[in-house]
Amino acid sequence: MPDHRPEHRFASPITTVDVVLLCLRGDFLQVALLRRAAQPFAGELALPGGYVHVHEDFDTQSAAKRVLREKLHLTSGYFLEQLYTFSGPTRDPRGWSLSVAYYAVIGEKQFPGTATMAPADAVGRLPFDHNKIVEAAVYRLRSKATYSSLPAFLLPELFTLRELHSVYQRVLGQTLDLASFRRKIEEQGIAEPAAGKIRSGPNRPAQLYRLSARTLQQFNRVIVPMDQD
Amino acid sequence: MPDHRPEHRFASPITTVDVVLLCLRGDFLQVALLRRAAQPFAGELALPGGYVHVHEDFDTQSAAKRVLREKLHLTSGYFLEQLYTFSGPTRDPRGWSLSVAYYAVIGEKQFPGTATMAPADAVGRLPFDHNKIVEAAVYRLRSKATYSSLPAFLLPELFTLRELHSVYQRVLGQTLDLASFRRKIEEQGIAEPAAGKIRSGPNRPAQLYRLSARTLQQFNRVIVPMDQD
DNA sequence: TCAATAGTGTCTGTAAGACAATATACC
DNA sequence: GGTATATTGTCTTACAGACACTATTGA
Repeated sequence: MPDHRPEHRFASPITTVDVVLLCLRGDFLQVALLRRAAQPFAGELALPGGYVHVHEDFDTQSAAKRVLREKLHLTSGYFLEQLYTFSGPTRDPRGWSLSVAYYAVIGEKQFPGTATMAPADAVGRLPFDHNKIVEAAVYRLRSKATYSSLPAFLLPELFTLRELHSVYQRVLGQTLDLASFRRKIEEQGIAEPAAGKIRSGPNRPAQLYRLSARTLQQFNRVIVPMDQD
Repeated sequence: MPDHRPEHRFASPITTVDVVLLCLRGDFLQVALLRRAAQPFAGELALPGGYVHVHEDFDTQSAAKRVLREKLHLTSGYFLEQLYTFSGPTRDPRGWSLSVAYYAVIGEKQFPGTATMAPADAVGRLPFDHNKIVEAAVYRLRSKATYSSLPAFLLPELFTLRELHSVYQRVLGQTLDLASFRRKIEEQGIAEPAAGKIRSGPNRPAQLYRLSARTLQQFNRVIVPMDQD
């Protein structure tokens, strides 16, 4: 395809997006991988990704959402945020390339069945620089766990305080005092009781909670708004 | 330039880098702007930036450093970090474009004389989405000020604790207890006394400090290492 | 000795961790 | 009542802010 833009004297790099979709199963963070259909690295497991379609995508975030929709049949119910842009002449055998990496966080139940689930901390050797991208995503999620309610997106919309507590502990890999945790969640208004709803078991039922409107808003207050439609 | 890559079926966007160079003058954060030489928006003040040169740049970070070197004659002594990647069909009149934005932090004394200095919080109307980029950079710097020693890069290599304290206050726009500040800096080993060095004045001289090796390392421990050469 | 800034010590309130105590369900 | 988990209360400790105090220089 010839280039008709007069000022555009420099070759553009290959431009793609890659998505690190994370969920929590048992004690371990898991990443979604797909077997590549096309060259290069056809047949190998890699992060879901694809070219930015300039005639179709509104921006790279839309491209990431399109990848999740087309390749994993995921249309909603996830948290999505830009992670980092990786670039250079060697990361892709096709030549100088640039990938805008996104990471998404989702509940285990909503994890797409079409994807291979691999433990994020032992994901095996991946093509391109996908190992670096996964590492960056896990690092980001763990960092945000220490000061935000991001880990709540690893749960369904309604959850008990114990579940939330457990998620934080597993993501951070350390124990947290349950009483302090409760105080923090309630005093800071991070989550709020979902009226009257109770989950039953063989023992005392627990109050169900959902993220407060204020908290949800914080995740839209990021520099570039994150849609969650 | 025809495209010889067989798998490359999709038009690549225009790919550029933009740099938000920040320093502190008086009580206000300042941004470096340059008058654009080329179309579009020739003659207007805008962020320093340019095309990614795939035959020359090792990655977008190198491209950002090249921009600082070629356009602002800055070769070292700054902190540089990737900020966010902005993209879309409307941000550049030439068409669908993608800009990997970086921000750099530097001492007032090292601010390049060739650049126009504009107050970051009232920078005027800039072309492209450069207002959004500046806003994101300032937001990032302020955020990092609350939990890291990034604001120290707004000072020269050696500084007094009072200067550091003052920088934090100006960046955060709030007062901080000086005694607590000292405790924190010393107990957490953020900065350390530079042996025997004293800056004199008309009163008791102050101990000079520099960032500790540990702190400097933290800024290299970012996902993609930040060189400071 | 004074002025001016540098640096330290002490008190206090807040919040988190440890952990005991109580509550509420099903059997 | 027994068992299991949910939730609350209390004690203690760590730390940040407030603020008073001491230190060190030049004039």
